[in-house]
Amino acid sequence: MTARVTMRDVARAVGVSPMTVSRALRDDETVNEKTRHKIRQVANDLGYVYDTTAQAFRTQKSGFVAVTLPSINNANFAETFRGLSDGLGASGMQLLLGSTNYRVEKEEELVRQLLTRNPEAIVLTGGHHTDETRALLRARNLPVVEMWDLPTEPLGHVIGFSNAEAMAKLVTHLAESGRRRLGYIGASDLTDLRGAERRDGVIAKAAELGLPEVEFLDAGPAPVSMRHGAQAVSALGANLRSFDALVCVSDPVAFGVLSECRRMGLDVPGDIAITGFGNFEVASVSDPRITTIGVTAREIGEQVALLLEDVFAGNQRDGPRVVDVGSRLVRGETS
Amino acid sequence: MTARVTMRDVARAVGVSPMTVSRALRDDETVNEKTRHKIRQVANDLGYVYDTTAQAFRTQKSGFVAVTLPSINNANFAETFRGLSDGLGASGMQLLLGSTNYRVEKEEELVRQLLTRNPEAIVLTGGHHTDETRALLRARNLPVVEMWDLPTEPLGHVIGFSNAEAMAKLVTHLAESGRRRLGYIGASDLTDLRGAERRDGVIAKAAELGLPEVEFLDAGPAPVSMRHGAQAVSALGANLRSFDALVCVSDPVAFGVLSECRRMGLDVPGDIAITGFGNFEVASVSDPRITTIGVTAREIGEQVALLLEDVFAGNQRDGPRVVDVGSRLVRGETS
DNA sequence: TTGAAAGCGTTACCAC
DNA sequence: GTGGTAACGCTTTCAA
Repeated sequence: MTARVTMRDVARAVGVSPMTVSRALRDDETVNEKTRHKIRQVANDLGYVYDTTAQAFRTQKSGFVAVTLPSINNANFAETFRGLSDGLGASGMQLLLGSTNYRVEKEEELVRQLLTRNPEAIVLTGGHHTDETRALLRARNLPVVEMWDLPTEPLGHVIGFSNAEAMAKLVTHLAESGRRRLGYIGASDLTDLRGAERRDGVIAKAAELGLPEVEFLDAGPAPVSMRHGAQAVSALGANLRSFDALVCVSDPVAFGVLSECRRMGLDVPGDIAITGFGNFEVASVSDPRITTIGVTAREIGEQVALLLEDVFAGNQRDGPRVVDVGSRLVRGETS
Repeated sequence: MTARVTMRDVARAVGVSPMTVSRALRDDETVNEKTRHKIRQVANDLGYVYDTTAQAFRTQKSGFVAVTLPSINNANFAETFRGLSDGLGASGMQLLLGSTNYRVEKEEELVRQLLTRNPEAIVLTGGHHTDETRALLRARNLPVVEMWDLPTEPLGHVIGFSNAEAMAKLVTHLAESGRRRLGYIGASDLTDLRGAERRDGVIAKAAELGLPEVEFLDAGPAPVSMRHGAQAVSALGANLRSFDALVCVSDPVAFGVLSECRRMGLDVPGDIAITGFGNFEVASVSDPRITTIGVTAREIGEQVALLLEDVFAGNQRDGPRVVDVGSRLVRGETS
């Protein structure tokens, strides 16, 4: 167990000061080129490894960007993370990831934990947070980005879209195709706030269009996925026939609903229409293809990355930026 | 731009030394209970946030565990990550995640980057690495865990299973059900080494059982998913009829294959059998359910977490541990 | 039960 | 071009 090789050791070996080593390793032009070369070589020979922890400590810059996702096991969020990760790669920032399991209390705990690492910015999924979380973030002078939502009271920058508006597009489309008896299938409790926004959007638009009241079909606590959609349908049994359209909180749920409907002998979309959300791969590959809302998951991540680069470069002085990336109806064969 | 609140500030406010604050916040029993309480409260009031960077610097322990995944957008790897994350939560370790996009060169770059953060252990997915990666890891005296494979030359601990053996189970099952003309659908190039292992496993077992030579159907470069499976099938056209079973590298690919076969009017499993890998949710929800290989994705992560806890606690002195978590045939309705 | 001193490895700042 | 000094916030160690 040999002691760690530090700049001091390199400096001694070369016969310069640690300061010069520090400069040389950062390719500081003011250091004599030959010295620089020598230092690099000796550092290599000695097996010197740069200590990022010490740097982060000294400069008070961690090189981290903290990110919270509701779930890592969700193709949309994973794509956003990839877009963010790839986009931020150039600036040398590293992502510190945590998942909230769709709970604002978990988010608070997570934010607290992430903040101890001194991130240089924090990216939150969604616009709903506990008061404590908001206070924690305000206390720091930290760039904050909320994504995947258009919060009414943003904490900082926003790159998202309106879930209610997206659902309105679906409901309008269904109504125009003659559907009237809508059911909404989503997570049961109020933990999935984004899901609740979608539900409320459906209810509001249906009311506006004069459709009968939308029935809420409980698929269990968040996160809900394929199997929960299937279970919700099989729990309905013969009551299924009282609907002519099922609006689902996400594509995986819609796929479960679709499979179960077919197992039960229903014709989709003849007997019943089904819609999803998110334009997951399964929506476009399944037979029939699922009507859904296209969101630019990867682009959201990329845009956040671009925004953060501006922030880090000091090019974002004119207050928080709010970007609505929008969403679009993707017509499939289930409606 | 207020300055950061440190232990010093808390100490001053309470009227004790920073040392006592440090102890109190770590719930050191030797600190008077009342003092401890007071300190916690004042810390809260002042909005004090513990500085892990400083701790990491002082103690020379980063509190990080580095993890590489081929892709974050893969339900299996995401589950493994969750298992690892949840399992490691108690020990206070934070995961530092990076994805390799199924390329060993990218893995090397990633490992290099992750190592600058002084992780206390590193977890790699798969058993294939560049020589440089191996050298980098050997040079450090760092616990290494390889998962999702049983490498022939492990770098350290292993928690995985044999991909070839798993495929052998599938091929045996297909042969026993009277299938003979097998096609294998997977990623084209050699970058997805785990996929290549699966293919070789299929070919070997088929040969052993005296089946005709297995044909390789190229689904494009890794990562391949639903749409690639569908495309591979539609590219086959009428040649599809020359197979009576299609073995796919993963469930998403199998689902794409299944959908496209049905679009083309084939009866599954009447005309053709389809198998996947990984027991993804889509396999058990789709209609018909897809025959697949069940792997304990989440459990792999949990086991890695348990192993690492042992390592950190010093209870893992007797050489590297190698665990074969195995895999099992999950019969669906596509075979 | 509490505190003082020292130091982890790096870099900002100034001096030469 | 180069170097000395001090400091980032915490914890180990020893002393009281």
